[in-house]
Amino acid sequence: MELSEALFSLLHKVRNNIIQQVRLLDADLSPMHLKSLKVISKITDCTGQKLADFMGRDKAQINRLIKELVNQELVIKTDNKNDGRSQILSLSMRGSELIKHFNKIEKQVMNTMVSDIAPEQIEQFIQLASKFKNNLD
Amino acid sequence: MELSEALFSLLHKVRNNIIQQVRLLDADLSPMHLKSLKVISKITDCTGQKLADFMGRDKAQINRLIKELVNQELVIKTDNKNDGRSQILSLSMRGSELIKHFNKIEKQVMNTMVSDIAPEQIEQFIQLASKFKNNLD
DNA sequence: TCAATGTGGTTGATAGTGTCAACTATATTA
DNA sequence: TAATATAGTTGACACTATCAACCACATTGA
Repeated sequence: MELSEALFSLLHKVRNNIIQQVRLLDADLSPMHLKSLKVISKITDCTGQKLADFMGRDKAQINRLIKELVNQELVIKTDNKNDGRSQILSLSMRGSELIKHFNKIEKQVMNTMVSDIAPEQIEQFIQLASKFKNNLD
Repeated sequence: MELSEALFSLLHKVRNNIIQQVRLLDADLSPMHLKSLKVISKITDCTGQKLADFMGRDKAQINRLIKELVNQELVIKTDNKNDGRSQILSLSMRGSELIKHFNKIEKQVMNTMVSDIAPEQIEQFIQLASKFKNNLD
């Protein structure tokens, strides 16, 4: 099998698995919304721009995701006292709960995926993926 | 780094790299169009349904891709003498030329990605990815 | 200090991707 | 031959992604 095919087909399957599982959450949120929540929960003093940079995506797209999340009261915006142009994003209680569920789901899918693989091999896989990525900068 | 993150971020980068390179072809075709062409070129007696199955995607979506490709005279439909419901898809001369270019581009990006990695490691990566995928069935 | 330039965020427009449901026509099989 | 299954087509819709224009505030340097 070719490398590109191995990568693309794996990702397609991982994505679909996670989407299936997430659907059971019944949270009316797209994968990107959940990804955003996750990143917001990880980055300290997260702003829209930081989020867009971190996810490597357009700020317009990110901005709309954020708006939705704020609408659904999963994310709270507070004024950034260091920069009048931006606001700090943080998770509401509900957002926190939700992302905990999502993390669990993601972890489960990953665990299923690697269920019979030795930890050293997994680690090696991650290292390689990381090298691959760096080579494409 | 987490496995899921390693995977997602790598794919995102690979995708963008290929898209960038493809843009230079100036072929007014999306990544999915090119993927379809590629698969059509590989499957013998390819039909719409086969294509949809192989790509793991909805037949409605595939159908529209095919229509576009036929419009652009990259793909030719011929009646399937074994089944009056379906048509056989094949590449036109132009389609063949185009997919050659695309394959070259994809290979180049992959080569850049693995430029300093030992072949055995690459092979191992492919094997692992394949195992991962099977675990998710 | 203030003019030029840069950055964060917002919005509109548009293209590409993915899914569901309904429908037609042909095949299969009970 | 009637019931059922499959290939393809179409409409509708939601999600993902990008570009360009724009406003407000920040930063910089003359």
